[in-house]
Formats: sequence, structure tokens, C-alpha cells
Amino acid sequence: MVSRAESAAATRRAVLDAAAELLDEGGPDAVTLRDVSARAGVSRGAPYGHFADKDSLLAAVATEDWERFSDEIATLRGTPAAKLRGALTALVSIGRHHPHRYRQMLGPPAGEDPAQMVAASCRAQEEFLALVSQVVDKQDVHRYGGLLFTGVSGIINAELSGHFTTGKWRTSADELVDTLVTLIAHVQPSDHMAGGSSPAR
Amino acid sequence: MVSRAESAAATRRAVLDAAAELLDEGGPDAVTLRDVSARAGVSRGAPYGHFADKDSLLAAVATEDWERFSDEIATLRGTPAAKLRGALTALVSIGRHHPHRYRQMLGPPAGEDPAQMVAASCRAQEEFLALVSQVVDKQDVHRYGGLLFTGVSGIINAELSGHFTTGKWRTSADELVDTLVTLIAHVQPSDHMAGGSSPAR
DNA sequence: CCCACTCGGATGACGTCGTCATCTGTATGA
DNA sequence: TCATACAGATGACGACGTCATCCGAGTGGG
Repeated sequence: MVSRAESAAATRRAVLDAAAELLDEGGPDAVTLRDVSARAGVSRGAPYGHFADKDSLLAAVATEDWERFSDEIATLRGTPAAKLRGALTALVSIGRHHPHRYRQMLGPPAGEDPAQMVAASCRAQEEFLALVSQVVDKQDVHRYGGLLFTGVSGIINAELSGHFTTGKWRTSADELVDTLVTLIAHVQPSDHMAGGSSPAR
Repeated sequence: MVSRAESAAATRRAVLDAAAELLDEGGPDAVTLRDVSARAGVSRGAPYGHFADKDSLLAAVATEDWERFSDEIATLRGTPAAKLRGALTALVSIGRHHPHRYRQMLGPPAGEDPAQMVAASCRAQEEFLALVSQVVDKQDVHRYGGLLFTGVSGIINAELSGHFTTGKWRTSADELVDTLVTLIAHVQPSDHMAGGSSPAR
């Protein structure tokens, strides 16, 4: 026998999974609440018992993806440098295997309660910065950590948009990521330029 | 008296402008062909005489934005380093003044004829690489050029998503751009990147 | 053991959207 | 002058997000 709460949780899970699947298959426009419901085996109105609207459902998918990513990079083992590269590889991997969910993760927090998605991405940032702090000098952690993460995300985005196959960059995402990591790993705090104004908040 | 071709071109222009406006104001979901038509002062079906579908219209807007950006960075004057900084500043400026159009530009080429948007972004890449080639060694142009452009675009995207105000990165987009430019081009950071370049349109 | 209650889920409906088939009016060219 | 072509207007259709309403099964008290 299934309790009512259990069945409700199962429905929520099924809806979430169906949405993630459809998002993977055809992007946000292919995520139709009607199709989601059908694939989850529930009625059209059922998702509204768990998510305020379509945007909130998509945000919930992204939130789970952020949490999965956080767990993944938090359990990396090896040398600090290897862990850092592992984290970046994990990010690249998400972008390549789940382009649309990747874009959803990196887009602006949406839905009825954006704070939830913000919190999830915040934790990922913390985990990532923890790895960075083992590789670069303490005072450069945020600057280099932020640059690594946002830079790599931009590289991935360019690859997903086909800019390396159809554009003029005669290079690849892998090479760029490697270049960026090498640049940051090589430049040690010795030459910290005076540019660093007061950090934002 | 207006010739038929002239009136048709005017309609196309009005539709394009109306779409860009609505995109600026409320993002892609706010771009309704009905609203576009109304704002352009034409009927609901008129846009279909010039654009295959909504995605093609959005792609046409992005194409024009790429062309405008290409023209802008192609006419920059000053030292090579200043021109490179100016190009990146122009990119940042588009992201800040027209976030949704910026996202449209950096998203995957869409519409009935993606090649058109691809060509436009290709020209921008060429113009940008031309600037980069004056600052870095010949053999590093593509690697560093691609890294600069995609890296900065990732930084902007993070800012647009609010990751610097709600996240754990205790830094700012300006600082990250400066850091990246300094790392790659060994060009001293500008005092304030946000400053003076003219916004796109 | 029974019953009223609760609440997740199902259903019907509404307004809006993208899109297309069809119609109309006017500039064009012979 | 008039037939033609074509931009634009209009009506219609299916699909979508969303909500008001209804249903039925798990639940707790008697």
C-alpha cells in the first residue's frame, strides 16, 4: 500500500523526470506541460499541485542539476590540480550531454521561487571555490575562481552554439579550457596587478 | 508616392524594429507576432511575408545585432590595446543594455536560414581576431582570441544571470574581464570598463 | 467497523499564441 | 485601360498555459 504522501512524492518525481527528458530531447519549447504530464502518466493539471507554473518546473529541473553537479565535484578525489580539472571536465560534460539543461542551469533563475535555484548554484560555486583555493593563492581565489568558472561556461556555450565548427575560431573548446587553466595555474600571485578594486559585496 | 518595393521594405523594417523592442522589453516570450504586428502597424499575417516564422524573425534581429557589433569594432581607433579593450567593452555594453538581445546573439543560430546568422557572427569573429592579432603573437591569435571572446561572453552571461550579486563569486564582471585581458594580452586593465562606449543602438 | 473529511489528481473550459488558407486592394507593365 | 502579381488583411484551426470545478481514495475519530 502506498500512503498518500508517498504517491504525491512519486508524482512529483515523475513530473520532474519527464520534464528533464523532454528538455533534453527538444529544448524548453518542447517541454509542454501536456507532454510532461502524459509522459509522467498523470493528468494535465497534476503538475500544478507541485509546481506553480511551467517556469517553476523548469527551474526545479535546473536546481536538481546544480545539486547533482555540486555533489559530483564535492566527491572528487586526487591532487588539487586534478580535482580542479575534474570539476571543469564535469561542467563541460554536462554541457555536451545535456545542452538544454546546461543552458537552463546557466540562465537567470526563474520561476515562482528563484531563491531555490540561486541557493543550488551558490552551493556549486562554494564547492568549486573550495577546489580553486587549493590551487591558487588565497587572495586570488575569487578572482581566478570566478574567471575559471564563467570563462569555461562561456567556452561551452560557444561550442553548443556551433561557433567552433561554423565560426572563425580555429580552435576547440578543449583547447581553450586547457589554455585558460594553464594561464591561471601559471600566473602566480607574484605579479598581482593593482587593478583589484573592492570586491562586490 | 511610395513604390511597392519601398513599402514592403518599410514593413520589414518596422517588423524588425518592433521585434527588437519587444525582445528588449520582455525577452523572447514577450515577442508575440501579434504584438509585433500591432506595434509595427501591420496585420497579424504581414510578418509572414518577410520571415518564415517567429524563430526566423528573432534570428534576423540577432543577425542585425551581430552586424552592428561588427561595424562598431571595425571602426574603432587608437592603439591596438585600446581597440581590443574597446571591442570587449562594446560586447559588455550590449549585454548590459540589451540582455535579451545579447542572449539571442549568443544562442544557437535558429530560424529557417541559420546560415545568415552564422555569417553575421563569423564576420564579427573576423573583425575581433583582426584586433587580437595586433596584440598577441601570431601563433596565439586564434587560441587567445577565442578565449578572450568566449571568456568575456561567459562573464557577461554570469552577470546577467545575477551570479555576481546573488552568488559566491566575491568579484565583478569588470574585474574578471580586466583579469582575463591582462592574463592574455598583458595589457594593463582600463580604469573602468563600464564607461564610455556607445551602446548598440 | 463506519463515516465525514482532506487533498492530490482528473476534467472541462477559456484566452492567447503561431500558423496558414483565403481574400482584397493597389502598384505595375504592356 | 486593364489584367496581373503581390503585399497585406482577415478568419479559422490546433496547441498551449492556466484555472475552476469535480471526483475518489487514503485518513483519523467515533
